Amino acid sequence: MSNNLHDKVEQRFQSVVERLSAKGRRITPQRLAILRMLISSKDHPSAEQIHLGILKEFPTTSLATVYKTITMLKEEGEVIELEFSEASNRYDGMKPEPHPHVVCSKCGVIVDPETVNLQEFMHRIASETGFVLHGHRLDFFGLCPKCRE
Amino acid sequence: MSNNLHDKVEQRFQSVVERLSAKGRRITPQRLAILRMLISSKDHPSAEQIHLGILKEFPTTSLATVYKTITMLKEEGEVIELEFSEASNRYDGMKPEPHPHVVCSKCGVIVDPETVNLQEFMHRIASETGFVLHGHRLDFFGLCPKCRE
DNA sequence: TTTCGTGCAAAAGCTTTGCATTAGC
DNA sequence: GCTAATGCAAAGCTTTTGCACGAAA
Repeated sequence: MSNNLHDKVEQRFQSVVERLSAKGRRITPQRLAILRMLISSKDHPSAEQIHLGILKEFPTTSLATVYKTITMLKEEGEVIELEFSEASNRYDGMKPEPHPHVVCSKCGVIVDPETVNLQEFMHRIASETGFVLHGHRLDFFGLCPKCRE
Repeated sequence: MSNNLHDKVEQRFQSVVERLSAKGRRITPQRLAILRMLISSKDHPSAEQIHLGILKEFPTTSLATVYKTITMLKEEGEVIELEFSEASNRYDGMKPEPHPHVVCSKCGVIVDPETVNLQEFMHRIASETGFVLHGHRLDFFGLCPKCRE
């Protein structure tokens, strides 16, 4: 059912709020709204997109608060950041562990392909370079079906 | 021999200069110096590091020229850019096609592991998402041997 | 009541741009 | 001689910070 996704979102939302609360983070309306957007958006929004979305509900929310909240959520491991230097960074609060992304070079849409197993690579590269690895970023760039006309 | 690497650098340097020239790009002392740094650095320098390196030889070179030259070299496909939003972007002129990088989260050193084959992933993901893929970025993050104390 | 979060404005940092000057070709 | 590249300063953008005010616990 289509309720499946909604239930999943709601479940994650509740559990994140509990963890934040347990760690002494204050629960504010702005934080709840930002968190909800981050968890329910499957399109990897930017800080500004989140801000615009929040303004409908809380018209006085500042962009600074959005950034501060995202920073806090990154610290808590509830959100991951996809860095872009030419464009705004994008955020994933649905699946906050490193995973592959497919990015359209034209419209900027970001989708999650089915998980690709990188464990083998991680191990091989760790032993080869002497690094202790604790994360990765794998992005594929191309044109999405819509942008191919 | 240690001349092996030097020869390779020199060979690539010459061939890039030829291609630029053939495409009507003007060959200036600044461009040659920037290109040489980009090709001979195996440590993936930032624009500012390149600028500092160039200043010894050409003390009046501006940072703007460095950026403009890098942009031109990206257009020509002779350099790839590794984007970081928190820090400066880093550049690879030695191997200007997408490939994995291993990034130290502490000191920022970037090394190239032996090539990992991603073709299988690319094909699987292309057919799964409907994207036409033309590049990728794969970064592993961790601590380099030195930064582990 | 105490402390943390919010919101405004200003700052910071990297990169780009406008424009006059210089130099390739 | 034409045109593109350089170099300086200023602008542009995203993100961060300082600080006074307000709200959570």
